[in-house]
Amino acid sequence: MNRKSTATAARGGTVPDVDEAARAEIAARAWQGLRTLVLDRHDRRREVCDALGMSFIRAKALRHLVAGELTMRQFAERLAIDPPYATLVVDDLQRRGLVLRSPHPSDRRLRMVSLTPAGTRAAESAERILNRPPAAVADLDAADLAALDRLVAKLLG
Amino acid sequence: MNRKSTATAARGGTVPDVDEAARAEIAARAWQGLRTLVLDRHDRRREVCDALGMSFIRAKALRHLVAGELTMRQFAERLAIDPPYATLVVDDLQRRGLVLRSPHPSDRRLRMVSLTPAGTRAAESAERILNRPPAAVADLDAADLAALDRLVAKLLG
DNA sequence: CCAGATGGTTGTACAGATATAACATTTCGC
DNA sequence: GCGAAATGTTATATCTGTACAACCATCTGG
Repeated sequence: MNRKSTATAARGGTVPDVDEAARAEIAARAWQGLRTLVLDRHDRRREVCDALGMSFIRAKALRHLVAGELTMRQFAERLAIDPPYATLVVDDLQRRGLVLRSPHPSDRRLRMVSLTPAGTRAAESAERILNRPPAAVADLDAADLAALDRLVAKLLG
Repeated sequence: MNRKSTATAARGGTVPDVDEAARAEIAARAWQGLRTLVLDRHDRRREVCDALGMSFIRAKALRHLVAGELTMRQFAERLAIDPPYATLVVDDLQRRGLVLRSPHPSDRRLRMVSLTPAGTRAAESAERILNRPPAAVADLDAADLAALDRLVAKLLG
């Protein structure tokens, strides 16, 4: 099924395939649990939309601009939307006074999108809601919390 | 900010607030990492939609029916959609031959929605895609995997 | 039996998202 | 300079999802 098990089988390994299967099962269960945790138990998207009074993709847009200004094209790619829709989203955010378009100093084809102070505040508000750990995580004891932190860091590479 | 820190402060605890703040910071970082992992790095919704040729809510509908048949109302509640839209979704899935409506034996107001064999296969296909652990998880060594499994179980209560 | 509650459907309206083609402007390689 | 490519916008169409009002059938409690 995967590299490791075939290699083991190929050299007539002493470790039976059962272990590999058990590992896969644990991995599947853990992953499924992580999905349940993030997507079912503690999905805060609705809360963010209500708090900011905008669709989730607009909130996501603001959050992606916190790191710095982007060209329209980069903006569209980051949000996995196509350029025409990016124009609509930025139009809307601009009407709300949350972002502004400015010309690129050297390439006059490009338009840089950046956050206004109000946009920055809105983005931070969204981050605060999304990143607030659920009680289950916050209430872990110090050892478990450290273990989780280490594992997450490892998983993110 | 939370029960523990106030209690500590109240009895003039020897443990300084800094520890509580550090804990909160670790929890926030871990939670943020979990969100990144599930939502940004390994979001398989698109893949499921492409594989099944339907919108994600329809795939979600099929998955919720695997456990057994539901009334239209239960179905709508499980998917967090309103009854009229539930009708549209079931209509569509029925046209595709993936679900069927049958009368309730005793209450003739109710209509039970259940999976057809084809619907069951589609639902299982979706589960397989969604629950396939990403390489980062599958490649953890046995100890880390066990630790993750234990933590996830704990977090899910 | 009758009034009210429940379950499901139909219809309508609208916001959100996605895809495509067409267009003007600007840049860049030749 | 000129044609090709890149960038952003406009327009159009379609699909998806959300919300609300109205309706019919059925059940429940009196």
